[in-house]
Amino acid sequence: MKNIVSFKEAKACPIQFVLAVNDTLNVISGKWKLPIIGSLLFEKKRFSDIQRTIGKITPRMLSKELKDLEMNGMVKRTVYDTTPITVEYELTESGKLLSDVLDKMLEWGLQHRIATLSKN
Amino acid sequence: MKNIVSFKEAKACPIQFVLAVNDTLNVISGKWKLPIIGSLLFEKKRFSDIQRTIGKITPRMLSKELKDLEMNGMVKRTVYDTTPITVEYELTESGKLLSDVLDKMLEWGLQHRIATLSKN
DNA sequence: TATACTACTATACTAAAGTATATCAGTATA
DNA sequence: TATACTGATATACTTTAGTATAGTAGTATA
Repeated sequence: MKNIVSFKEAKACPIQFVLAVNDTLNVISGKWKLPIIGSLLFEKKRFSDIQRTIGKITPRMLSKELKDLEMNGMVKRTVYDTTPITVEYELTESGKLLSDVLDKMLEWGLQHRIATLSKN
Repeated sequence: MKNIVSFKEAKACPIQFVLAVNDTLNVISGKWKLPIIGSLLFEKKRFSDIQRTIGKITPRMLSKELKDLEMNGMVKRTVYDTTPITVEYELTESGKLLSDVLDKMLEWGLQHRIATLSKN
């Protein structure tokens, strides 16, 4: 069982800090998590919609990654009793909040590219 | 060659957004990158110091990951002509700025844990 | 009757990531 | 002469991640 740590505590202890940041990293790591989250950021989608927007992902991986994301509280899965059956995937509130993190990552990534380019 | 994209452009196009965020993610992904960066956040260290503070990392992995981080402009490597030779590793300016991203990840991770715990 | 749609699952494989263990060169100390 | 220190590298292995390809159930349409 994980113990709950405050921001202050995590910042003060390098080991706690790395562990806590790693929890977030694990939610978005792997080849397909980010494309899936990205495709759900602006609208909920069905299985085949996500597959179409991402393109080269296999149904096996999409299914597996969606399960992971659901288990981690990032994605909500809703089954509709239509014929044929339809299933909708959407980001949870917490999942939507991840965009703040992604924006920061984007911002840093862009400045980092400029910083490293100027060194060559 | 990667094309340079502004924050606005990346935010406007989901594909560019995912690609740019992924650049950042690649810099910190893998089992050991975060522990290494964490151990260098507050002070420069030598190879064996990093190995000691992380504990169970093998020299093969530490060597490989430090090379990756150096290539990505995250870490600066300085060799001192002592006997025996000493080598110091420190974060670059850009590497230090990553702590802003890590703080955001920490913040989100903590709120996410609370959000998902309350759902059970 | 054959085909297509939905959202997947099964099996077998390849590729990437990480581990374990031993070893290197050069110098200094016991 | 043997041992230890520095910062690694070499080889072989296991484990995890991802791919390829085919197939499932239930219903609807041509």
